[in-house]
Amino acid sequence: MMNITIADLARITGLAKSTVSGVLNNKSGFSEKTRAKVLEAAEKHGYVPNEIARGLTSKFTKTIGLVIKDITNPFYNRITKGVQEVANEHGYTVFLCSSGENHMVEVTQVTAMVGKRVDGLIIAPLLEGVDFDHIYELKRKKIPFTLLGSIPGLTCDYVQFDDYNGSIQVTNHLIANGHKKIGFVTGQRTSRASKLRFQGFKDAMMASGLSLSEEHVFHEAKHLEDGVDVGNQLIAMKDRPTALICFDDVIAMGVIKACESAGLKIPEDLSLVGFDDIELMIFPLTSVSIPTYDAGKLLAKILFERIFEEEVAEYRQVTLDEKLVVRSSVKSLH
Amino acid sequence: MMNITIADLARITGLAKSTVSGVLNNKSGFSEKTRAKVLEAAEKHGYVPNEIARGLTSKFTKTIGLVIKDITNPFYNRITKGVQEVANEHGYTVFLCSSGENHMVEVTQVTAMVGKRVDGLIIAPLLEGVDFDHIYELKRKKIPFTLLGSIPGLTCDYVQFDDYNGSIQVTNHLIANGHKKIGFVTGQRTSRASKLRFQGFKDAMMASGLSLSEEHVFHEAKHLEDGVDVGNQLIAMKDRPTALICFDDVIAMGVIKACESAGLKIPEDLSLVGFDDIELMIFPLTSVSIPTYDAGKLLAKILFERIFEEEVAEYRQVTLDEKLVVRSSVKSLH
DNA sequence: TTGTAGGCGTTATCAA
DNA sequence: TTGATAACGCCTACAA
Repeated sequence: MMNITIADLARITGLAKSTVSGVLNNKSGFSEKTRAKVLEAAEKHGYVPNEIARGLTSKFTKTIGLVIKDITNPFYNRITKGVQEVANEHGYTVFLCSSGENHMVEVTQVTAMVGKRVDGLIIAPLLEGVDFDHIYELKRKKIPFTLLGSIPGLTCDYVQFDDYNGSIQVTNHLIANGHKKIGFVTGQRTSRASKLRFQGFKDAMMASGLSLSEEHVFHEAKHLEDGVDVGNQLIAMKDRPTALICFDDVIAMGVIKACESAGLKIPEDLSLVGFDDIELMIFPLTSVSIPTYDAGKLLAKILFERIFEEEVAEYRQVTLDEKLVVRSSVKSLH
Repeated sequence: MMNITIADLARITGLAKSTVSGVLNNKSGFSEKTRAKVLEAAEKHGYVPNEIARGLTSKFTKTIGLVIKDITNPFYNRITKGVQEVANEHGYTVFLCSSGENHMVEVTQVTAMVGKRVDGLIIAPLLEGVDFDHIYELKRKKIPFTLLGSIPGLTCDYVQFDDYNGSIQVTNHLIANGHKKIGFVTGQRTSRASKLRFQGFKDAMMASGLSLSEEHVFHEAKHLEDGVDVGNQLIAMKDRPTALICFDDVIAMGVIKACESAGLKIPEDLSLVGFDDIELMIFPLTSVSIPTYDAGKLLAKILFERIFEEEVAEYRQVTLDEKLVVRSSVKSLH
């Protein structure tokens, strides 16, 4: 069961622990003979340095933590992919926690990662209706972290998307196509993104003198199934909106699924748009593209700068643009 | 920067390190007064035990590693979700490595995880055309691990899918619907699943006295884009197959995408089937369903049994069934 | 060029 | 009921 240690190697080669350690760490000042002897023994016995013992002394565990909401969602797995790649480039391993939108899991896992002395954390926190004690604690402990999204009043590194503007863009696109009765499907209550998108939507409507009816807004959609529900409600509705904005493409997929099986045509009978512009979408859905993969890489890049920095640099606070990608899920009413 | 330690707590409370440690670990035999003093101090200073130091003594790091090929693929992120959930139930944290089908990354990351003394590993290894030294090394070191898929000649815990039979099922389904010219899109060369599915396909064809033409098999599709390529080739083809079996649903999506934009109708002009039965699929694709989420949970369950077991138990070797889900992407030629 | 000693934060053992 | 000490595996000084 036991992994071989430096002490074992020392015993085997008849050298001192420090000598073995020195050779293994490529320090200079050892004879070729000792060097060879150590390396050979290490190789032969499959020695893998105990990083965790090493981490005790050396300040770095070469590990970062990543906390997201749902690994199953393309939005988050693209971010994960970006983070992972940059981490690998730095020789780092990443702890993954998919909180499933459960705040307690998020807190527990962050604490566990702190316990495991990660060198830094990337967190896509639940941003609404929860407390941020675990995040503040990170700052207090001076543990490097960077956030996806910002927390009002917390000065730290973060990357966020301009959800408000993205939402204004789609909404205006619909309005420009003559839509007046526009519905909206919000995401999780704990999602800042959802709040901003909804706000952008309302503001854009208002700015065009359009009003929205309460029946046309659907709340708290999370999974594809919720989208199907919304679709079914829509189908059963007498006074249907002519267009619907979905919190994300996954929800939109659900709506499409429901509509297709009910014979409701998109965009003929209903115009539909979403957010994320996910790849796994064969339907020509007009969507707001979000640079998730790039964001993942950027989050990691910023985190590593913070981890390796000598003097405390300015906090990096980046807002990434969202871009409307027009396809053919919106009907022109003109 | 520094996290508070037990020694700090000892100094603060005026107690001995061992006393503090004892209280913190809920050992019996301490006065209520000491107990309270320690707990209060710990709380006040936000003490988080250094798991990595703890791991030095206690044999367990409460960490497992998970190595998959592509976190972006629904197949793997469902598995990841299952693993994650079971790990969390046990209070474990999981290291994630998405190798990107790169064998060197897989080997490097496994080694890194071993270095970090994970209590166990779940690996979905590249299974064809590569060496398994890193896996054998695990066994030699008696580090618990469970595999997704089996390695011939290696006795270990594993969970695998019956890809061969799944493939036979779809192929026969197509044949039963009167298809004779059936094409096939293989996955990565390093994928055992791909090999088995292809073999199942060929055997089923053979068993029905059907032959396959080389032009109708497309190799090494990996991403959605590759599916699009295949679709485009198909469109340009004179002697097109009447049906196409794709290595997975993502590839099938690509084919659908290509066909839709070229005006080729499915199933009217081409019957199409895939594997995985992914959720994010609005097209009514007939597909071979694979219990990925359950497999993830099972993999983790088996791993934890192995980690916590007292005596060495039998190796668990499970083959999970694949099940054909018929929708409407196959046209009946009768 | 190599060896000895001490420390990192924790737990376990044994003594007080 | 509490405290001192060693040990886990490694690294860094410093001494030989």
